Amino acid sequence: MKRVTIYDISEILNISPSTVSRALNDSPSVKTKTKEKIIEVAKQLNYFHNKTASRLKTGKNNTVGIIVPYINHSIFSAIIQVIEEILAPLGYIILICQTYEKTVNEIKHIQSLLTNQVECIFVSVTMETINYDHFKKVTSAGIPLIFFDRKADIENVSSVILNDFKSAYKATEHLIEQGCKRIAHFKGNQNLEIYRNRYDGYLKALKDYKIPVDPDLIISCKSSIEEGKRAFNELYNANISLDAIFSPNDHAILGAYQEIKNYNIKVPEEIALVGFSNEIFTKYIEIPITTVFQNPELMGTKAAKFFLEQTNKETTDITHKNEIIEGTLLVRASSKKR
Amino acid sequence: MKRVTIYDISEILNISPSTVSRALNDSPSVKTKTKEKIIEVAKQLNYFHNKTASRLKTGKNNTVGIIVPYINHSIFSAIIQVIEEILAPLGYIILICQTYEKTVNEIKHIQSLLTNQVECIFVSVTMETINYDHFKKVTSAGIPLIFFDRKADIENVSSVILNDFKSAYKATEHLIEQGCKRIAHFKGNQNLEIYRNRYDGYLKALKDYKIPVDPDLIISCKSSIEEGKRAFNELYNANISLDAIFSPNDHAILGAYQEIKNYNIKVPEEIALVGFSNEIFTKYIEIPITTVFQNPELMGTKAAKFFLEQTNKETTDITHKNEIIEGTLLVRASSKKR
DNA sequence: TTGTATGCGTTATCAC
DNA sequence: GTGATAACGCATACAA
Repeated sequence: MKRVTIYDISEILNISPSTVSRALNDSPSVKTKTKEKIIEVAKQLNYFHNKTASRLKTGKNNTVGIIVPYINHSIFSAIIQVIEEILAPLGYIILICQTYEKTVNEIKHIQSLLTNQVECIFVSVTMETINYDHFKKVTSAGIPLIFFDRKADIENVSSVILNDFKSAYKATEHLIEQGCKRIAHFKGNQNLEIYRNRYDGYLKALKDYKIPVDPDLIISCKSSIEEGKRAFNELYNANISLDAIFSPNDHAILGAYQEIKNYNIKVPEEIALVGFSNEIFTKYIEIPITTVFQNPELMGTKAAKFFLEQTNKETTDITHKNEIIEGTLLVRASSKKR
Repeated sequence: MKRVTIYDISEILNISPSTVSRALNDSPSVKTKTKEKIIEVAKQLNYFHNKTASRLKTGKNNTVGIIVPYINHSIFSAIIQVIEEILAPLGYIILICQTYEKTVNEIKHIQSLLTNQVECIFVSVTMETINYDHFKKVTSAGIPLIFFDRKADIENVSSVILNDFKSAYKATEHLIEQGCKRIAHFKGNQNLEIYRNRYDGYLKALKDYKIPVDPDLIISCKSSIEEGKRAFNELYNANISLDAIFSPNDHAILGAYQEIKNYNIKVPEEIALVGFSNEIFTKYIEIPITTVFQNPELMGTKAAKFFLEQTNKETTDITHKNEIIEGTLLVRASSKKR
């Protein structure tokens, strides 16, 4: 099937292609009468604007990319939604990419977004990523790079992240205030700044409240239900006494909860639980799980604003912004001892 | 910042742009030596391929669009993932669009995908949609339109949907086998074929088992937690006796469950519950909820295959396929009376 | 194996 | 108000 172009319209009406183009772009310098005729014929021919050609000509692409680990994790889908709500009305197309926490996918997506000439790339980096060369390619091409939630430590980028340290501190402090003294931590991948900060927040709270740090209570654990099960079982089988777990993600704490239930251990009386991210299931589980709300709406809004500020600026020297927003501890049954 | 083009490379090396183009496309008709030189310079200049230009020239866009109500609903995120896994390795870019169940968004996205010259559009239609003109635009432009899970009843399209009737029948039958006789139904929006079919499956099972249909037990209810709460409360406040609820979606049954718990009614002893879609929370809730698994992986695979078959075919006359796949009832505690 | 010429569909810059 | 022309960056038919 042959594509309908402005030439087809111009031939039918004996009007030049430029006028057709102007009319379809609703240019004020075209007579209303001719405009109407043109639009009428366009409709009849089932014409639609070829953005590819227009992009090539204008150099304006009106496309941005968003790269996240998983689109169905509550924080990411919420952030995508907000960015969409802000940019779509301005005519932007949003390319959503998933890495599934694999650096190879991240590299591929960056490459693909660059060849697609996007105007901005929003990224929440993979847990795996330690080399940042692919990100540097973006900035050195002069394309704004904006990190959200998880950032890479490189120059010339903007970022919106959570105060993970303080949020983790508050979570741990809360457990301490409930009377917990043997608080285990599911230590996340330390490649990731967020997990380093959450770990540090945990340590600092213990220190401030003069609770000794016991290495036995700190166990490496990835963000998945299975890993949470494994981690808890390791503690359990090693006969390590504990009265609370602070996990830097909700999936692992859910896994732990499943096992705790299997062993008929009481939550929160015997073991109190705190997670991180406010995944939907934390609210609807038998014993709702205390968790940290990361305010994804605010994060997404700020990220989108950063892009708009940069792109609307006439000057070439871009100012990069780094914003840290505060998390909110949602205290639920899993940690309320009193 | 000026864009680097193949002309920049060609000037530096005193080689024609066509050779540069060929080299970058790894054409076998370029000497390895020149190829290496070209790639080297391209890297130095931080050149990246301009897909916009290439698309315009070749007419090959390598882009498909997927339109879903919500990206974070389990069935949709799973389907997106599969389609991605199949098409990305073949070089396709996937434009993911969310309608949030609004027809206006659906229309906008279709329009946008058409102007973006996508090669195929995969759609799961909105609950609201009753007019199909925007879909007809797609087919009349000669672009393959493939429905999954929820389809619109128009010509020249392919589709992969669930056997909703049979799945609902099995769900209801299961409740009957558990001894339930007063089975309520949260009747979904009847615009949508899936909800009509699930309703019909419910009715047919009652009929086959000679259980009278009581209109009092059938209550209209949208797919949300709040709506589920409202629906249950209406039944409860009207003093309508019931021993089971079959909801054609998981969100409403979760809402109902919350209220049931508030009233201290026992699940499944006093009221048995069955939902639909296998949302993640149905598994991890206090009393895991029986639900229908829709096999999204299979759905996505079939949909992607349909597209590939159509697009690889030389002939212009396209054969449209309509496939119905079977659901699986996942029996869990919420309905096991014996 | 490489170079020349042309066009994809649009829009911007002139000119009229 | 409208028309002619060139150009965006690339790929390809054809020539050499």
